[in-house]
Amino acid sequence: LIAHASFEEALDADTLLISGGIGYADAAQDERLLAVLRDAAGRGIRLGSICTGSLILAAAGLLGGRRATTHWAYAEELRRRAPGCEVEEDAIYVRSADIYSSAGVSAGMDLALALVEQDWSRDVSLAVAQQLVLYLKRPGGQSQFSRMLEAQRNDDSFGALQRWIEDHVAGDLSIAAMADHMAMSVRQFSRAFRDRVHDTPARYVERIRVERARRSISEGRSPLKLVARECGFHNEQALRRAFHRQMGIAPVDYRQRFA
DNA sequence: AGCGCCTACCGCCAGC
DNA sequence: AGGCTGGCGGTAGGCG
Repeated sequence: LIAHASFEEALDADTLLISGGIGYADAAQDERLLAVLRDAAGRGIRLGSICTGSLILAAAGLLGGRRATTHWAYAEELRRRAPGCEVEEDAIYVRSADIYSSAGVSAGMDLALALVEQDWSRDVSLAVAQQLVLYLKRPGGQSQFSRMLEAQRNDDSFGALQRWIEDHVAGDLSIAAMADHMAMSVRQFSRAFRDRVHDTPARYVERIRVERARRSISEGRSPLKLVARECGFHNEQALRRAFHRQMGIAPVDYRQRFA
């Protein structure tokens, strides 16, 4: 909105997503913008915020009496600036009537996909997520978001296994354990897994675990040792090595960028 | 940084 | 014959 300054056009939209990030504080003082947001809300336009975008909605006085979330590091600030707003800092995204808000940056993608699912269908949402996976995989092959991993799940018995893996990240996910769970021989399991999931069992499990850790690291403040345990790494060192292998950056540095 | 150990992966092959 | 299955063992690479 600020970049294009075509506020009138914005009022024709069905949905307005308010991004946060650098400059959010200035935006929160832009009376013209805030007036547009109030106008939009009055017209029943669906509003959503990403990260610190919630503070802009708060400045427009739209969060009173509602539930909302934001990046965890700004939860306190949101509480101060949005009296009467119930801030749910652990949520990925929150819907309160026609106003949505989401946590840190990647949570915005979850919110967007949820809106697509609501407007269209789960199938369309998953198809979009699948496209994003293909797109985001290319530059460095690093970006992985949980909703997108979900989109990669199969619809056969291996889809159920993938779900099981996600529900048991902290448990024993050795090849032997997974083969056993699928009632298959180790050899046959490895072969079938590769064919259906297009990845080797161990590499896939590590991807899931690192993704879980990534989310926890960027949107929470648990010590790494705890994150490691919750995500199925034997110790902090194992988490660090796997994380660096996949993300090309150390967990602490990653957290720093989001702090 | 390095080293021995262990797991995962996969080609190979025999059996069904 | 040809496909599926599963055990074996060499190799690579991660882990402690």
